[in-house]
Amino acid sequence: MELHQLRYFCAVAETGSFSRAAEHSHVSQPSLSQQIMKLEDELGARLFDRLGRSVRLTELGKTFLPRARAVLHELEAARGDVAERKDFIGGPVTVGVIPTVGPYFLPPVLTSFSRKFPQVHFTVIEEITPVLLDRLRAGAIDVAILALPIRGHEFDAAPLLTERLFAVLPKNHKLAKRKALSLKDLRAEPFLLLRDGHCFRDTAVAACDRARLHPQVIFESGQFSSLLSMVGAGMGVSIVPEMAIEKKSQCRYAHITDEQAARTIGTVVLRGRSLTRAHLAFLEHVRANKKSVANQALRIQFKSVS
Amino acid sequence: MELHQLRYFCAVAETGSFSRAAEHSHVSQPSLSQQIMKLEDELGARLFDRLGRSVRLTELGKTFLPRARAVLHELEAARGDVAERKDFIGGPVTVGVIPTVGPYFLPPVLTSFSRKFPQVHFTVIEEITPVLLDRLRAGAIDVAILALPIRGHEFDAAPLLTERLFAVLPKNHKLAKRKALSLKDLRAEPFLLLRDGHCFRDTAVAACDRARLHPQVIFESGQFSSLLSMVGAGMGVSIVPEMAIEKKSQCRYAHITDEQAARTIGTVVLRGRSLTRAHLAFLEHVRANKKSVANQALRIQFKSVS
DNA sequence: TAAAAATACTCCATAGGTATTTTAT
DNA sequence: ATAAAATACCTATGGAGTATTTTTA
Repeated sequence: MELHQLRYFCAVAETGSFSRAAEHSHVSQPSLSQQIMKLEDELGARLFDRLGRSVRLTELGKTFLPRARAVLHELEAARGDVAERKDFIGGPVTVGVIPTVGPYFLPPVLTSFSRKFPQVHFTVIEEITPVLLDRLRAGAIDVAILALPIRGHEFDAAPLLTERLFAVLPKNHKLAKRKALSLKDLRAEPFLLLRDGHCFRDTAVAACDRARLHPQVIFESGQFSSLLSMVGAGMGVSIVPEMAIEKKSQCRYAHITDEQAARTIGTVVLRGRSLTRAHLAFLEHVRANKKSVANQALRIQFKSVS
Repeated sequence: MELHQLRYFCAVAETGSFSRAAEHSHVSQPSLSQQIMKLEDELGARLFDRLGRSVRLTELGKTFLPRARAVLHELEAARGDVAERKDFIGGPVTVGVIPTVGPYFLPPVLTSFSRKFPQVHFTVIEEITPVLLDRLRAGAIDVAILALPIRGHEFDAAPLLTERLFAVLPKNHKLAKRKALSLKDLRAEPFLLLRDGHCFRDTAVAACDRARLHPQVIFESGQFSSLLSMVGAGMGVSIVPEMAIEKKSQCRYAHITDEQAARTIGTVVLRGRSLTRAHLAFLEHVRANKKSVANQALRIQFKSVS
């Protein structure tokens, strides 16, 4: 049983004639006749009574007609559904983000995107980098935003923005007035850093290594805001990326002038994975709005140090 | 878009692999791959992400899967429906019958048939022969039961039973004791006959013609029972077929011995018109039960004349 | 290297076409 | 005589096969 046979059958039922049905279906009458006969053979029963010049549905044909139409209708529904969704920006988008980016970067981007495309429904998963990469591989996450570079050539990574690192000092610290300093200047200080596993921990430690600095870590946390509070309370100093700066804290921030004292944030998707219009629109939106996010961070920084 | 493409698509979605889907569908992997690609081309979008060794549905593929299944499901439903109805004895049967047969022949046949096949629903149409033939042509009647022969080679007619004609006489008539007589014996009698249009009117008149008898018709009706009542009241004589004999009437019946003083009842269907199992079962049943109907009429006759 | 999908080609089954016959009006 | 469906025969599209390459884990 083939779709064109069902179409021919419906055409004959509707026109009451093989010839007219053939014309209507843009095939020759013998071709159509053959296909109808083939259909009848397969079903093991006649669908039409050939009464000389006129053709009429048999009792069985009458019951088959709505069923054939149902098949063709479902087919059109399927085709139409695809055509519609293909150009539709909406549906689920799952974004994975590392904890040291999520709360700073995502809120403004998501809100402005959702205003533009309210049909898109986000799920945000905040995990450390290796977990995010696993989720990407499994298809549980569509797009990840994390610190580059990453290892794994099955991914497509694109840098989004590079931000400088800042030293965080209590406001009454002797270096608190400095707008910039070298990591070496912090040699004597007790350090507050992120917990192991968070990629910014590695970033900070790597920067210290390069400066031949082996920080004495007296406090660890999973989030920057805790570090800032502790620094504000005078427990020691810390290193944070630009976007983690909070103007309201009791802290002072100084740009770290060391080479490579920076981190790059980028988007990562699984290579070969097809992206919906919503995914693409989101990636584009993130790219277009990275400046404003960065500027927002800068503005905060300028206010806090001035 | 073709059905086998939808089947292949579902197979890949279910097995998560082109190779396994091909094996499962009993085609080669390249063939299946090509058909999936063709389907994707037609839809204008990818349905699967080919991620190296594994294959996964795209977001669009996820929405297309239930739609494809719906099409295939409808198809199976259509196929199953036909297979079921093909062997099912039931549904509508429309029987056409002439008024001079209907009330005598049909009741016992229909009741016994309905006991055997309660799923069959009858519609009985009682009309004169030319109307019945038109209705057969139009497909409004499936099977007709009427007096043969008929004109019109687009029909298939089959004789069912031939019945003798009987003279109907008032019980105090001088010929009332006769078990048989010739039409010539009725030369002097006033006649009561069916109205024009009823085929038995023609049968009776034709028999009279052959006997060189030109009856004086003083009463006409559309049904035999009226004629019998009038004859019983002594208005005159009549001619009826065997099955119209009523034992309870005030009449006496005499077998008419003239040559060809008989009528043949038969079934008629439109040639080429396909018949359902119910139609065929009904025709068979009518054929099998004609004897009992005829005997029933005979028994009545013997009681009334003895 | 092994396993899976894609590519390249070959083949043939069959849908579809043309010409004609059959059938019924 | 005409109109419609069936039949006969031919053509060619495209589905399916085999062999091979590419890709990735």
